[in-house]
This record gives sequence, C-alpha cells and structure tokens, in this order.
Amino acid sequence: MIRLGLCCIFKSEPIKFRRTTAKYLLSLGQRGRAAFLADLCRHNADALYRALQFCAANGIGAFRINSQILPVKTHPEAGYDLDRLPGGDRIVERFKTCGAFSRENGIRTTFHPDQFLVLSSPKADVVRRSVADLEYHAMVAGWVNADAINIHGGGAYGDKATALRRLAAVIEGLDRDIRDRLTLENDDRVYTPADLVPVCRQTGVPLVYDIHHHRCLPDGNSVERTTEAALSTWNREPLFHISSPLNNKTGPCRPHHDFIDPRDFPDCWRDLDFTLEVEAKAKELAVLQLKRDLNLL
DNA sequence: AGCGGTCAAGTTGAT
DNA sequence: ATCAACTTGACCGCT
Repeated sequence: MIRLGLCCIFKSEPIKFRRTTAKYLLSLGQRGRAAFLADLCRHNADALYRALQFCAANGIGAFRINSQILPVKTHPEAGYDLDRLPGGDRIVERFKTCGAFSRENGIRTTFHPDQFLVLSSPKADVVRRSVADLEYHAMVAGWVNADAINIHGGGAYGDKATALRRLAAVIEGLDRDIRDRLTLENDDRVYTPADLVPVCRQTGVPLVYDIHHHRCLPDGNSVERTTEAALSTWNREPLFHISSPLNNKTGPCRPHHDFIDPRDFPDCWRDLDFTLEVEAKAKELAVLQLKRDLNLL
C-alpha cells in the first residue's frame, strides 16, 4: 500500500497556518508579545487539527507539519516557552489532541526542518543551535505523534568524507527522543544517496529517498538499486519524496511543478508499502490528482 | 482593500 | 566580495 503525504499547506482548502517574525515580536512589549504568541500558537494547533481531519476525510495518509508551527520558537532573543504563555497548557493539550487523532485515524505526521539546521558544520555554535532546533521539533513531535524529523546532510566544506564523519558523530550523541525520529534525505547539491547510506547504516538513521534530487544530482546508482538501499535503512514505514520539475525535464534542478507527472513515479515503487510525500505547488490538489493517476483510490 | 517590502538562522556557486 | 537560490509564503504597515 502506498500512502501519499501532503506537505505543510493547502492550495484551495481554507486552512492556513499563521507566522510571525523575530523582528515583529521584539517590537512588542512583554505582555503584548505573550498574548500575540498565545493567539497565534493556539490558531496553529487548531489549524493542524483541521488539516489532519481533511487528510483523513480525503484519503491522504500523511501530513508534513511546517517547522514554523511554533514560529521563532528557538530564536535566541525572541524565543519562548508555551507554558509561559497565557493558556499555554491548553495549547499543548490541543497539540496532543492532534496526536491522538493521528493515531486513531492512521494519519502519519512528519517534520522537515529547513536548511539552517546543519549537523555537519565545523562551527560548534551552528551545531549547538541546530541541536536546540531538533529538541524543539522532538518536543512537538512527541505531542503530535510524528515519527520523522527529516534533515539534509548540510555542507561539504570542501571535504565530504570529513563532514560526513562529523555528521555521524553528532547524530550518535543525540538524545533518543530525537535520534529515534531523525532521518537523512539526499539533496540536490551536495549529498547523494550513495554518500548518505553509509552514515545511515552506522547511526541507524533511515534514508528518505528523494528521487527528484537523485535525478538532479546522480551518484551512478540506478533508481532500483537506490530504492533497495534506502528500504534497507528503515525500521518503520519507509518515507520517500517525489516532485516534478517546473520546466523541461533535463538540465539542472528546477523548481517544483504544480502537479506530479505520473511518468516521474518509477515502476519499481508500484508494489512497495511506504509513504510518499508529494512536493508540488498545487498541494492537496496534486496529492489527490496523483492518487487518481496511480489508481490508488 | 490592496499591495510592497520584509523575514533568524547556513551553504554553495554564480557573478 | 556580494548575493541569489534553496521553499514560498504570510505578515505588517502604508497608501
């Protein structure tokens, strides 16, 4: 069975997640800031619940939660704790209700922190802040029943082998509640599946295989072979990514298309049991379209 | 009501 | 040395 996943937001369904910036928060007084944040975080917890309901009602088996669900959470000056906000305990309860809904309805939830989270950096402070960001993700993941916090390998700094050794060492030092959820994804500029699989084997962290990135940044291995290697790293339902490039299909990596061209879905995935996150600008419309195109209805 | 400038953070590679 | 691209909005604040 193939479970298709929706990434973060909706195209036409009126479910919106709110955001803010550190700059704006710092322009507010202490009381105003706490009230503003409580309102925003409460809104996002409610929006997440509605997002999961939409997925359950429409046969979408997975939902990627935007890392900004609690925006600016780990910022050095503007960061905050929910339990210090007015009504913060009820906001946490609301997130836990999302987790219960996820469990009861079999909707998988995941996170994909953005490019600023880098565990391979030679700069200790970058790694320290990245780990702090992972702690935030793991905390929310525990509430909402997310079993994947998916990151890229980061930079190469002119020496991939050394950077990958740093990456593995940092992963091995992470707390279990992070490490048990962490996944590594091949990217389109630096780290291929062939680069990451050894780190996955060493650390027990699974590989999220992004086939579009693999086509942009090949490593000499076929899709079939890479699929097998990726599957072998998983101790739970595997998670892969698909997207279609916006313009012509050859040449360097292009931005995402509105929809998925079903020809980009490889034959060798047809009979697997896994989650496939759909990275397409038309969001839920693209997920539902791909379901039809693959006869998964 | 509509629109434009802005937004925490890292790294790479084009200029 | 500088800066856009990653992804891509959503927000505030001004008109």
